[in-house]
Amino acid sequence: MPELPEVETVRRSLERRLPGRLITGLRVHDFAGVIGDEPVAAVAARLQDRRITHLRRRGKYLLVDLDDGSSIVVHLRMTGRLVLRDRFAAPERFEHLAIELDDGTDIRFADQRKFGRVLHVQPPDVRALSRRLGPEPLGAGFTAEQLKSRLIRRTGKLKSLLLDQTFVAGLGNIYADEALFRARLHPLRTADSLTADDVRHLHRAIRTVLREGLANRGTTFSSFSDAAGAPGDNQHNLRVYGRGRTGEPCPACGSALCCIVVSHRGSHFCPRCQPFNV
DNA sequence: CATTACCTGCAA
DNA sequence: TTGCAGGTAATG
Repeated sequence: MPELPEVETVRRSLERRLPGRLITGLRVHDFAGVIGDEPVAAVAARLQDRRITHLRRRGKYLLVDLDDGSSIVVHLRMTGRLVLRDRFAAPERFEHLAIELDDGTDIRFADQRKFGRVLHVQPPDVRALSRRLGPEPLGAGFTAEQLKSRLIRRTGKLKSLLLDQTFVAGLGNIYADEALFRARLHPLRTADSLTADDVRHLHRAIRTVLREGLANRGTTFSSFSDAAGAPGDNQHNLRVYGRGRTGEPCPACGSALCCIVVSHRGSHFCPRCQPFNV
């Protein structure tokens, strides 16, 4: 499930090859909805002969900036993949879209579950998207103080808050569980129950799990890969995610890990290291 | 604030 | 054959 470290890993693998390339064509396969509600021809006409200038990321969104100020916004959602392939290479499994470039390569978008989107948008849309999202957790502005001031206005469960992209942008189910474990906080603890130390620990934990995920080039369980098709290694670095259902031992204390449902998401944690009662 | 629809491969 | 996996928008 692509979260911040996975999207950033894709961005970095695209950044070496895409800036300066010219878009020469667009192919949409079985699932036209990948580009939204517009007719394919309209999007293709707008993209024709546009030059790629920059690659950015905001939360879990990947932004491909073009020379007319517009951007291609990509969200991988659950099973989306973005890879660079030779024009004549066979389609990816579940491929829906190919953006053809002037050097003979394609940007291929594939998505088993058709949740992901590749939209061509204008600058006001990008600004609106960015405003809607919470702070970048790896950005310089994301301090323990800022986290504290944002938490103080909330009452919800920590797990739900961490998944809320308007609260902080980029965490998904895997890194949220990992951050709560590192901070030794129970997923059902409420925002207003945290001490100053809890907030500092949570702040540090969020940044640590994201940095480690990035250093390991993302977490691959089934579909995630970078733009070259290479899987990540961070699945070997996870402490609790995916281990609660089978009651595997906590890597810190040896207790059986738990899995409960919070916000319709499986939440894996250690009942001893992350007690509900403080 | 919480819950559901959207999807489909795969494990049970 | 059933139900689970989960990011986001829409709905209550």
